[in-house]
Amino acid sequence: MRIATWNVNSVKPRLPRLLPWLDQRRPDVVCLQELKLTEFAFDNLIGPDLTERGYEFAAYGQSQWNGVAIVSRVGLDNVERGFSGMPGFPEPEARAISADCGGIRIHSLYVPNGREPDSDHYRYKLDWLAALRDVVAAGPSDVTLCGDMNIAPTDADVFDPAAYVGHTHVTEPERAALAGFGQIGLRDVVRDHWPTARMFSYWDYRAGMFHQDLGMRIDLILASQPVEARVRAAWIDREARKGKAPSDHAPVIIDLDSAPDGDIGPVVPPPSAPRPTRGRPVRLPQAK
DNA sequence: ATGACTGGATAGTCCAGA
Repeated sequence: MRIATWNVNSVKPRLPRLLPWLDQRRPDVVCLQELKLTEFAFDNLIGPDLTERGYEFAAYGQSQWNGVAIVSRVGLDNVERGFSGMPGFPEPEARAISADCGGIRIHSLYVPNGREPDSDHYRYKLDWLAALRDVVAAGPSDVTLCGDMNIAPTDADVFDPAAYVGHTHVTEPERAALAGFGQIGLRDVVRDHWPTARMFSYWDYRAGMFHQDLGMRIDLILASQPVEARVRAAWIDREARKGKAPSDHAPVIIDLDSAPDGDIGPVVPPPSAPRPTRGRPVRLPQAK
């Protein structure tokens, strides 16, 4: 069984990338984030294309922002939009959906960004993660959290830790919130399989960041031990970030138990330590 | 070339993204 997660940065302009990618990689379960569509619009836009490919799907959407979905051809049961005790900002946002797919409780997650450390939105992010942890701890033993966690687990998951000082995604409280899932038995599957590789899943659209491979690994698949034990491959599909009109995030893919029937792609990332930045330190692109 | 922001809502720019 192949499970994938992809922050598509809006479904509508991404259709010319998403549908060919489904046909190429042939995932059994796909978790999508940043739909930027209502459920109704999602169903109308892409429903027939998914049905034609043998997928069931469930979305939790809203107009303009957020939105998550699960697409599955190995069953889609007990769908839950949001989760028990999920905080809002202040109203609930469409950032979490879960379902039973192929015997695993699968969560598609779009964790709040946090915006600025110590802001209201940052506290919302931490509260949201703490509430999610409680739900997962009380839930089924075969569970997988897939999505845009908006946290780089360690300094090895950003191109240059110095560039992120004072920013969200790398602060100790955020990393502690993420480590909370480790404390209830979940593992970072891709990092476990590539302990020293330079791997990113997000690159800013601006300033040629992708072309210089200056990114962050913030899209994660966290799996409980029974699921982790089944993993045969785990990788970031960097090819999907290339070319015309890409998302700014790449998909993350894991294979359980057996070889997939889809194109496996360039699974092996370069087994290198983080590259030293040549010349002047690279600054993050700044908003105007 | 992997190639130098994008998307949504809106009606001129502004917010959000990370």
